[in-house]
Formats: sequence, C-alpha cells, structure tokens
Amino acid sequence: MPKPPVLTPQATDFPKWYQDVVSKAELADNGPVRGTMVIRPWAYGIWEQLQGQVDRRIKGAGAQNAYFPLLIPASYLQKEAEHVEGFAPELAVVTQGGGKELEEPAVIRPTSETIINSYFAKWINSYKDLPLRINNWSNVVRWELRPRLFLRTTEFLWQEGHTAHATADEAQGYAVGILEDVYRQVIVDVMGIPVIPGLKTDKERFAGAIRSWTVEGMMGDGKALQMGTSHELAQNFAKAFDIRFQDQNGEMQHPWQTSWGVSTRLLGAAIMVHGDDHGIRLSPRLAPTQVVVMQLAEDEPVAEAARATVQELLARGVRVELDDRVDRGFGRRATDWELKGAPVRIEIGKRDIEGGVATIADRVDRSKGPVPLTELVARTIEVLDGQHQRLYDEALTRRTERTVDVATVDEALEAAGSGFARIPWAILGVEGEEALAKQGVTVRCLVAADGGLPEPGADDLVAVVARAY
RNA sequence: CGGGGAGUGGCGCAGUCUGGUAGCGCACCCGGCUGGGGGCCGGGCGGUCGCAGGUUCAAAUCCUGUCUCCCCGACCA
Repeated sequence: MPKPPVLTPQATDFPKWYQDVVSKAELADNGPVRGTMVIRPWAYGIWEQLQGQVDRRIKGAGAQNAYFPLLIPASYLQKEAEHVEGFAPELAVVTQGGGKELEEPAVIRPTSETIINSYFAKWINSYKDLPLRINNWSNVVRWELRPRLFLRTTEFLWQEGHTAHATADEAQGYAVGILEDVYRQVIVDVMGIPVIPGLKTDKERFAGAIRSWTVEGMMGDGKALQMGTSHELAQNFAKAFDIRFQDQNGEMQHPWQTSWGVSTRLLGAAIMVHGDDHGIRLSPRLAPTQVVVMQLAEDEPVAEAARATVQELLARGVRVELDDRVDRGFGRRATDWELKGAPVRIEIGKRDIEGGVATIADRVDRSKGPVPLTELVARTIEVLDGQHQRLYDEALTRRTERTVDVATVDEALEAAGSGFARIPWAILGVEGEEALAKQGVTVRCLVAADGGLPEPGADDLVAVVARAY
C-alpha cells in the first residue's frame, strides 16, 4: 500500500518542502534563540566535506588559516564609514561582562574585516610582507529579521579570507582567482551545481568594497541564491586602519585588499538544487557517506555478506556505512537514507544471498536492481562515478530552460516569476534595478555579453535578474 | 515596524462557539510476530492546556492584561 508522501511535494509548496526535508532528513533544528540553528550530524558531515574541499583550495591559493576573536571593540566597526552603515542594523552587541557594564561595548563579529585589518596594520611594514593572505574559519552573527535554516540564520558558519597586496591589479586578480578557482570549482566540481560567476551591482555590493564578485546558483524553484562572494576592498580598510608598507622606492603606500567567503548557506543550495520529492540528493563528492550497506534480515550469512561488502568498499576508499538496524522496518530505513540523499544504497537480504547477488539502489534516479556479488564493488563504484555529472546536467538543463533573454523591465519581471532573465545592463540601468527591486526582483550579477566573467568597466554587460533567497 | 495566523504530552492536531476536571495520530518504552519501500498485534510512559489576574460551585473553554512563536512584506553570506 502506498503511504502518503513523507514530504510536501515541491510542486505543491516549495518552501514547505524545504522545511519538511530539513526536518525529516535530520539536517537541522531551530535553536532556542530566534534565528539560531542546530546543525545535526548529517548536515554537519556535508559541511565538513565542503570545508575540506574549500580549505585545500584556499591553501592552494597561498592563504594560511588563523583565528581572530569573536568579540570586536564596537569602535572598530566605526572606522570604515560604509562598512558601519551596512552592518549597524544587524549587530549583536555585548554591553556587560563579568557582571559589570563594559567600558566599551563589544560587538559579536558580523564579519572580521575590522579586527583582522587592525592586525594587518601591525604585521605589514614592507613590500616584503606582501601579499599577506589569511583565512579564518569561524561563526558570525548578523541579526536577521527573517531567518531560514541554512539560507539566512542569525549565526552561521563560514570562512572569511582577507588579503593585502602591493597593487590594485594583483588584488583584483586574487579576488577573481578565489571566485573562479576556489568557489566556482567547489560548487561545480564537488556539489554538482552550475553557477554564474559575475559582478555585483553597486546596490548589491559588500559594504566597504569597491567591487563584489559573486557566484549565483538557481534553486529548484527557479529562485537565485548567492553562493559565494569575493570582494575588492581597494584601500578603504587600509586607510581606515592605517595599514601601510614601504615599497621598493622607499615610499609609504596603502596595500590593496580583498575579502571573500562561503558559508553554511551552501548547504541550503545543496538541498534546494538537487532535492526531489523523496529528499535531498548528494553528489558522491559531497556526501559524508557515499554508500550505505543495508543488512535486511537478522541472519548470520546476510550479516556477514553485508560486513564483507563494507570492508571491500572501505578498501577501495569509499565512504561507506553499515546499516544493520534490523529491528526497524525496511521501509523506514530505506526512506531515511533516501531523505538524507546517500548516493548509493546496497541492500543485502536472504533472497540476494541465495541468488548470489545484492541490490544496488541509485539515489539520483531511484533505480534499483540486482548485481552479482562478484561485481558488486566494481558496479557500485561505477554508479558513484556517474552520479555527479548526472546531477550537474539535470541542474544545468533546468537553469537553461528557465533562463530567458529579455529587452524590457516588464519582460524581466515576468521571466523572474519562474527563473532568470538576462537583460542588457545598458537597458536596465540603476533606475531599472530600482523598479525591479520594488517587485522583489534583484540583479543577481552582471556578466559579459558571452556569459563569462565581465571586465569591470565594460559597456556591454548583461544583468542576470531573478527573485532570490 | 505593517498585514495575517497560532500557543493543549517530544512532534502534528481535535476539544474552546454551547464551562463539568483532557483526547487522537506519530514518536518513545516493553513483549511477541514480522522483515525486499515509512510493518502488525497487545500492553505502557508522558500534559498544572504560553503566562498573570478575574468571573464561577466548577475554566483549556468566558473576561482583562501580557508574553512568545510562525507566515507574508521592508534589511541581508
């Protein structure tokens, strides 16, 4: 007998589907303070995969990890005018400590430009100290009016990179390099999500930056999500914090800076891009557990075959988990793994053993069938190898189908109802951007006419507009 | 802050209009049977009905006040 669906179907109510899947797949719970989030082990495991992939590439880009304090003197935030203005509304401020009123309130970091740059000022003296490239894995707090788990929470986890360079060109190259070689790569090659790299408009620019670069993804409902940003700070913070170096000619100069980050928001994208009515779907490159071996019966030969399969897969470097909860109904267990998006399930029961086979279930298309035990490991790895590309292709197809070129603001509005619209920036302009904003549609980014990364000053830029999370 | 809705075992809800001392589903615990898509049968644990006052012989239910949460909009990784 078919049971009622576990999740609200996406087509019925996408936001409800999202809430359902976050809860049923045991990804996260709301924290006790509004806007806070408890990240449960499965979702945290995904985050750890992402961290590893991002961290490796950041280090490849020459940055080193360090840690800066959670609490920042309130006065630091004041030093860069646009930065204060941008963050003031979302600050959490500590006014008491040890039972006493603090002489100077401390803000909980909403981002760490100010405190990190105050140290850059100490550490940078000569051109020989440049480039200085620091990355901080941390939590930050931005008081949110309307939180949504993973997508917009008051406290979230991220990495924030901060660099200082001798020239503007080098800083720009670095900011773009992080966008392309770290963020785009991880999102495309690990998460299996197509993204549009582009330039933020002034309206969407980071508070304190001269240019913000972004990678934008399309979610399952056609809305956009900013998945990573990289900023060129020019000399704004260097001037505010008096960071100076002596160049080869003995002249004092302010360095050119960047900052860049990706956050636990990426988990929201992982859920919303590949999720279906049965749960989330994870690329094997992202999944904490790639293969779940389900022992179906309380039976020694079956248990033995299951354990042996786990060992063989482990030996091949597969992240594999044994599910021997035979006191649970089969349906429950299968559904649980499907909700969580484990890429491959191997079911081993008495029937399989008797027939010398096991059953492989592919989460991507939910196909399932018997495979001879002798070929089990090879076939499993074959399935794993193919899944990432299939997920990527599905998402890319959807994005392509839901992206249209338009020539007027009205057409852009209409198109943004179901996906992305591309409109020449020369036509849209700042006024058009405002008009769209009144209808809840924003310019996600500006791209070159051919869809690639734009030259900042170019006059043939195309705006990608959409509703966004 | 503006507009809507809701607070009743862990979760989802009924009961409120018409006061009579709290119920259902899921989850959880125990036993057995099952075991190939959220299993079945039986037996259990668990709630001072958001909070504070008031009316009444009697309040989840009526009155007053208050707090909180959720959804839609304005700010945002």
